Amino acid sequence: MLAFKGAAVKEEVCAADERSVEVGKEEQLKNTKTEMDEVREENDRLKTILAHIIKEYQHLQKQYFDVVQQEQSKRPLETTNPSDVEEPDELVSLSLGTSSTGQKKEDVISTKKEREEDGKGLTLGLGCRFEGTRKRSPDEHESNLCSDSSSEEANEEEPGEPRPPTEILMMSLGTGDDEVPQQLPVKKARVTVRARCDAPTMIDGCQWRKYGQKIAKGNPCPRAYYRCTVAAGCPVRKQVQRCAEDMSILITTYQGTHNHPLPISATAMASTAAASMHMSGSSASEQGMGEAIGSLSSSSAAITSLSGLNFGLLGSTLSARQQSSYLPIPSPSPASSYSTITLDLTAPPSSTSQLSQLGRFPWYSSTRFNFPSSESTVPASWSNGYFSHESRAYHDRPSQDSFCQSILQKAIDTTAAPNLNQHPLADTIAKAITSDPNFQSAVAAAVTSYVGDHRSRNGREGVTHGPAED
DNA sequence: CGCTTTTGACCTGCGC
DNA sequence: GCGCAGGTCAAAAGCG
Repeated sequence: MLAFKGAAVKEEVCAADERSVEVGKEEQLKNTKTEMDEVREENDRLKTILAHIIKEYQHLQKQYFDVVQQEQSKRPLETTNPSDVEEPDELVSLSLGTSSTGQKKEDVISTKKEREEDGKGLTLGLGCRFEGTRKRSPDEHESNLCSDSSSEEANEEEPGEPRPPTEILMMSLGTGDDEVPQQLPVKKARVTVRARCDAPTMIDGCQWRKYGQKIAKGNPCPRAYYRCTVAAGCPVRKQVQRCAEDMSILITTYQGTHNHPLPISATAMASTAAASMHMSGSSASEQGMGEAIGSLSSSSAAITSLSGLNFGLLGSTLSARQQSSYLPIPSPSPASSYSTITLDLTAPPSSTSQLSQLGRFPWYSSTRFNFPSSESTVPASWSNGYFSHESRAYHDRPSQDSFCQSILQKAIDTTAAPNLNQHPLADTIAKAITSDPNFQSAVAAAVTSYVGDHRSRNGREGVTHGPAED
C-alpha cells in the first residue's frame, strides 16, 4: 500500500512538473512574441525614418539637378562643342571625398551619369553585374580587343553599357608595345600615390625590378625606378620616393600600361578604383578617361569606402597650400607630355565627405559588412568568370588574394543590400581599407593600367589632364 | 648560376 | 649652345 501511495505521489509530482514546464514555455512564448512585437515596431519606426530620409534626399537631389541644369543652360557651348572641351588649364577633377568648389561642367557631366544610373534602378552591383553582363563570345571578345579605337569608342558611347572589370583590364592588353608609337604624341598617364608605408615599396601584386636610383632635387631621399617584370616587355614603370616632409609617406608614381593581366589583387581593385572614380564624379567623363570610367557604370559601386580618398588631378582640386603640401617634390617631368592623377591615401577620409558621397549615391550601402576574414571566398560568379585564370596565375599570393577577396565580398554584400544606414561603420571600414598599403598600391597599379589604356585608345582626341601641359 | 640591386655614365628635354 | 635635372642604361656587385 505504502508503495502504491508513493507511486501515486510521484505521478502527481511529475504531472505538476509537466504543468510547470508548460507554463514556463507559454511564458517564454509570450515573452518572445512581445519581443517580436517590439522589434516590429522598431522596424516600422526605422522604415518611417528611412522613408523620410529618402524623401529628403530626393528633394535635395532634385534641387541639385535644377541648379546643375541652370548652370548647364548658361554655358551651352562648353558641353556641345567638343573642341571646347579642353579647358585652358585642362584640369580635371577626380576627387574622391573631396568636394570641389564651384560648379564646373565636369560636375554637370558626372551628374548626368548619376542620373542615368539612378534611372536604372541602381541595382547593378559586383555580383549581379558579372553574371548579368552581356556575355560575349570569345570571338566577340577577341574582336573587341583587336578592334580599332573607333569601334571601341562606339561601344563606350553606349550609355550604361557595362564592362566587367577584367574586360576593362583586358582592353589594356590590346595596347601593347606595338601601339607605343601611337601613344607618343599623346600625353602619358601617370598615377601618383601618396601613402603611409614603412616598407621600401608598396606591394601591389606586380613584380618590379629596380633599374635605377636618383637623388632628385629638393628631396634628400633617393628616387628609385622600377620596371614591371610580370611579363616580358611590360612598359609599366614606377618611381618610388619618400616624402621629404614626412618620411613615413611613400610617393609612388606609376606610368604606362600593363601588357599582361594584372594580379587578382590589382585586377579587383581596378574595378573598385574605376568605379570609385566614376562615382567621384569622373569629371572627365566625356573626354578622357572618364569616358571609359563611365562605361564601367556602377559595376562595383559598393566600394564607396574609397570615397574617403583624395583622388584628384593635380592642381584641379587641390588648393595652393595642398599642392605644395601634397607635392613636396617636383612633379616628374612637369613640362613633359604627362598627365598625372594623384591618389592621396595619407589623409584620413573626412566624415563630411563620406556623408556627401553617401548622399550622392543612393545605392550606397554599408549595412552588410560581412567581412569573411580568412575564409573569404570569391563568389562563384567570379571563379567561373573573368577572374579565374588570374586566380590560378597568382595563387602564390594568398594574403593579398584573401585581402582582396574580402573587399570584393564586401562589395557584393553591400551592393546586394542597398541601404542608407550605418555611416559610421562605413567610415571605419573605409579607413581600414584605405590604410592598407596593399590596397593603396593595388589601386594605383590598377588605375594606372586603366588610365593608360584609355589614353592609348583615345589617342589624339583624348583629353589631357593635369598640370603637365605642352 | 641566375636574378636582382647598385651605381656611375649617358641620354634627353627644357630653360636661360 | 650650355647647364641642369630627370630618366635610363648597363656593367659590376650582391644574394639565394
